[in-house]
Amino acid sequence: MEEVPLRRLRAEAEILPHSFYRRPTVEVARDLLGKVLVHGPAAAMIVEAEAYLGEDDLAAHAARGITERTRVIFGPPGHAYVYFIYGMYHCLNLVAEPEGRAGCVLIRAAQPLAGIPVMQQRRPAARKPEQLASGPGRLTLALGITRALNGADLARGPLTVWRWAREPTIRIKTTPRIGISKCADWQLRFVAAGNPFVSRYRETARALER
DNA sequence: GGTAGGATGGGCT
DNA sequence: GCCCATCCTACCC
Repeated sequence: MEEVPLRRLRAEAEILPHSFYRRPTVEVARDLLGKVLVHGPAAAMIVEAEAYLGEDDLAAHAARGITERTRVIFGPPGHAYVYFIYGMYHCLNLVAEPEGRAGCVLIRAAQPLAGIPVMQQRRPAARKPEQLASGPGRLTLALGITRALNGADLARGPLTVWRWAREPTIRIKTTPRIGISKCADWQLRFVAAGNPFVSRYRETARALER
């Protein structure tokens, strides 16, 4: 896989402003495909994301209202919501919607662009580059994202999201969200069609054939 | 190619 | 005490 030097990436990109996120969650989720997550030496292009809505979306943490954990989701857009799950992993969400309204986007998979050797060190179980960040837990491991970043401003860093001038054209496929039981038929998962860096690649490809 | 089971701890009732 | 927006290994075709 070809590594894109971070220096070149920076010269050809700009950080997404808060206004990008201050929109309906589904719009933000779809538009995040192709954007680049950058944390330290590691950069990866988002290829899979899921929308989690407000009180009607029983699969969303925000459905229970404002608690110590969920308060970030109700806060200003363009911030990170990171939570700890299954006693072992972290999941990264980007907060959308105007302040006071719940909505966030779970980043489920990304295609590594820079800092690939670092990601390989952090993800020894990955057999192929395609598996380095092909799942929400894998992605946070590869990028070194933990709860320390919960509430962080995505326009200030250290975790930022970039619009790359060389962003490829992406055909978006829509499917149900993964790993939930409530609202299981809601079509809120968005994937870059045919991209091998998505989670459950074969399963996704099969499901989309029909 | 496929899947069953276990690891592990925080949030919430 | 139960659930959970997961992942990996072992094991079986």
